[in-house]
Amino acid sequence: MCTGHAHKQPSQAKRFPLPIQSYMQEGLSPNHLKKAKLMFFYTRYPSSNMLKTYFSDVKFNRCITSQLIKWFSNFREFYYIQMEKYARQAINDGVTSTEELSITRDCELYRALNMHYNKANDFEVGTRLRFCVPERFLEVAQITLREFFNAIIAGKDVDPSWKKAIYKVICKLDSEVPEIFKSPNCLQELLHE
DNA sequence: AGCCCTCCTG
DNA sequence: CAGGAGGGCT
Repeated sequence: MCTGHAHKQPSQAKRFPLPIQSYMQEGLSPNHLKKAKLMFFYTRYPSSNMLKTYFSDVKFNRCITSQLIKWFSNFREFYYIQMEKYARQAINDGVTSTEELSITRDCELYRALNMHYNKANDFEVGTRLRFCVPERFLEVAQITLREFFNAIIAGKDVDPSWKKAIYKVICKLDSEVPEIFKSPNCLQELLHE
């Protein structure tokens, strides 16, 4: 029913000279996924409403909407898992203060995250890239990491729902997604020069 | 009821 | 990532 790539063609479309809707995608494409991942650098908890304004070339329905929402849910899962893993690793390595925990563009954690969400850049080797992970993302990531670190240090992870408190903090740290992301061609505009 | 979230699976 | 279960909120 809501399978990922059900791109149905209206079959007898040749009789009509391309209605406006022809420009709309029936489903979500691989490029939409790449775009969504880049958007994650700005927003971890986008509302379905705002997603609709940023994917104007998508014909929304209940399935498409929940699929997009689900993507971000999956993004968050990966994000939080990395954070927890890194926090525990730091503790095992003897780190005792959050002051020692910072996210830089060359640290292991950042590389893992960038590899995951910024995959769109990978095959664009020789070209100049305009997109750069926003500084604010590094700040939010650092806050998240320290949040996990402190919670674990305090032994709060014995509570089955200990992460809820962290999620509550992080969901307030979303920033504005740049206007360019509203363009259906933003991927090309962002990756090339 | 309907939407969204997390958690767990494959 | 997609599916589905279970829970919260409106």
